[in-house]
Amino acid sequence: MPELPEVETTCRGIEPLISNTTIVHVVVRNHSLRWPVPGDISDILADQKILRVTRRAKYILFNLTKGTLIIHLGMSGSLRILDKNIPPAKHDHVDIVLSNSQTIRFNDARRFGSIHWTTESINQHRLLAHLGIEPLTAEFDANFLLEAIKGKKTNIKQTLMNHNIVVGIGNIYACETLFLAKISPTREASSINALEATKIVSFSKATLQQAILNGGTTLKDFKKADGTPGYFQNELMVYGRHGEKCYNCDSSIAKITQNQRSTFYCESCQV
DNA sequence: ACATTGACCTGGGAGC
DNA sequence: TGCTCCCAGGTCAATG
Repeated sequence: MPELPEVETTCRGIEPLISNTTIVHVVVRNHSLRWPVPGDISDILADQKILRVTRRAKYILFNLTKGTLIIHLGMSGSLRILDKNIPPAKHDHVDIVLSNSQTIRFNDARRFGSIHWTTESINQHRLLAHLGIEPLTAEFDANFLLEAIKGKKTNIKQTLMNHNIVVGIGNIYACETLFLAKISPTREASSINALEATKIVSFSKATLQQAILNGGTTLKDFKKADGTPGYFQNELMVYGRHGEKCYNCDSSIAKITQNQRSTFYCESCQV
């Protein structure tokens, strides 16, 4: 479910509520996530203080006294801060119980999310080491993109979603970015010229930032830390709008399949 | 080195 | 109402 804006929304929502609290213990009701939850996670985390909550790609990083707790929300995951006495509901797999009598509750229907512990630098963690650059930094510019797509014969949409290049852009925001840039998702990546690269970069930043301001996109499962949904779904230009009229011309939005994912776009506006 | 495909898992909606 | 089939904000591993 969550792309960069939803993960960022989660981080911003929980950090003020839990920073400088101490973990008392961890309750794991289901170890079987995308990767097994470490069996000794409660022993490891007990008595550690939460210093900061940050984000790298779609990973949430809890900066603790002795290392980093890494959480990925997968497709359907969410984190909420609740009173520890509220009984767990279906798919509430993990509780990180805090000294202030609250709990960080991890819910994930599809269990594609994961929880990791590391004492090494996060750039060295095997799941994070290969990640590309952050889209909302100055490093992500037209020159970088042009260099990255050189010789790439895959389509531009999949390239935007390739997290070895640039992280955080998933299916929704790749579609939205290409609509705003008026570029067809089916274009071969290497065919993108300098002007088009500039548009892709600036519109991807704009749409991600706008989504963060709106608390992310809630299609189904996504909840902010306080349990309320995001609102960016009301501002989507093409995602999920197949058959409806393009906001920019008279044709209707098409839905095609690329690399086993749905793509939504306007065949006449996007060339 | 690159590109494509399968796998993981549950729930909701469409269609019969 | 109930069944089956298809689809879904991700991404790693195996295959070509």
